[in-house]
Amino acid sequence: MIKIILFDDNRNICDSIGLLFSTIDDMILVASYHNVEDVVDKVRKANPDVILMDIDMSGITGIEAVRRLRSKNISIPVIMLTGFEDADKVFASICAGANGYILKSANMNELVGHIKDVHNGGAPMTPIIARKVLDRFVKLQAAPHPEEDFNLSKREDQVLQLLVKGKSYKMIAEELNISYETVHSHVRRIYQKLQVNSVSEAVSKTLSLRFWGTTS
Amino acid sequence: MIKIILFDDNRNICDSIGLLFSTIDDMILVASYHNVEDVVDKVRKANPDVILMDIDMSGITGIEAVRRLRSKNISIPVIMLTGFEDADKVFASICAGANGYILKSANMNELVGHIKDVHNGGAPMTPIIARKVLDRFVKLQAAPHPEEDFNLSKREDQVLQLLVKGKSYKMIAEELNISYETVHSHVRRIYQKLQVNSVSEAVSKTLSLRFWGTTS
DNA sequence: AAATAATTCACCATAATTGGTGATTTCTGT
DNA sequence: ACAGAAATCACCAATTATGGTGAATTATTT
Repeated sequence: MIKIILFDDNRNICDSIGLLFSTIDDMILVASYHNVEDVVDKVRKANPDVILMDIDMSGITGIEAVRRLRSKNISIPVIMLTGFEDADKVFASICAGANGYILKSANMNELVGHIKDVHNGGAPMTPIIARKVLDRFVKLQAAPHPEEDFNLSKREDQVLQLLVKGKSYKMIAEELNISYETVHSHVRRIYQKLQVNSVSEAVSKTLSLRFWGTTS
Repeated sequence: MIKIILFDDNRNICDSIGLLFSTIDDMILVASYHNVEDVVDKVRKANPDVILMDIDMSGITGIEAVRRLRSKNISIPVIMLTGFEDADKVFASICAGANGYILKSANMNELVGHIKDVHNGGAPMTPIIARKVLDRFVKLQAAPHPEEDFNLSKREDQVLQLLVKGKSYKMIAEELNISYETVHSHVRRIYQKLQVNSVSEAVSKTLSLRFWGTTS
């Protein structure tokens, strides 16, 4: 038997969800609230297996509620009910520690499946939401080479990549089969182009760019 | 009518998927291949609406195939067929630009739904895969300090953060109001704990960890 | 063919980092 | 109160990095 608690300030939603669970054998709605005042206490008292949470309530939002639960080390899975697919709110929920993201408009049969999913450690979400998450994920991962951004030559880029790996001038010289002084030359020009004056700055700038697409 | 092309080196899978589409009215399997040689040409010729791609084939992998398609600006949605839920391969696929991620073991009815999903711009994935993506997503946003991972003390972490910013020992000493030699001491212990022996390595390790959640 | 950029190398001097050893004081948990 | 960790500082020696200047050779582009 999966115990469920619901937070949603829309009475209609609450009613229809209540109705739903009355027809499901292995799930039970143990409590439902129209706001998230004292959410931590309420959840502790009800001790549910899954929490359904409206993403956007008047007063304290569902996002903030999740944050509060997680900050108290309450790791009960939370499914966010999104009124429409608001990407920013979903991302905020993800960072707050919510588990699943579904549309209120989703039909109720799906909701039952989603509850089983989070109960099994999954993160159910609609494909459109997933697409948005992936788009942002890819943006974060995309690793632009500084070559393009700073007009580094091929060789300069090679040297920079080795500096990033923590190699010394001497090691780079060996690896590229050029003299120490040539490495020195390349590094000088790299520093000029990157507007830095130490390896650490160069590495930092390179990796920051690679990771976040910006150096600021 | 949704035109579908399949790449999978497992003959059984190919057969069962072929069988599936013969029973679906509005979908048609226009071609299927057991490898991804000349994937770009094959896709251009078949001009499908959706591509089904085994994530891990002998020779050129499905991941590489997606990369090649995307590099030629072919943006036809791709659903990756994952043998088991290998997180790293899924992440690689995401970065390569694939759209959906489903288990080969998923029953075929689901596959039909997933094809409709990607065809509508969504990114269908199993809840478990979604969970893993979200976990990594949160890690990216949360930028963990290496303090926890390497047992750095408070002061050591401060020093490391300044090294990451490209500061010299002297600058760090000024900023923290301690002597140059103290900075030197901290750096020594940091190197020992991070198992490195230069700033660039330390910076690299720190930023890699911050971003990927791993240093390998 | 000429101009420009890229790659290569060298010498010099100064500054910064790295590693070793040792030691004192302050903080923290028991 | 005591043990152990954290933070502080110092001296020494060797290595490495940085910045300046200059220059030759090879590619690339116009």
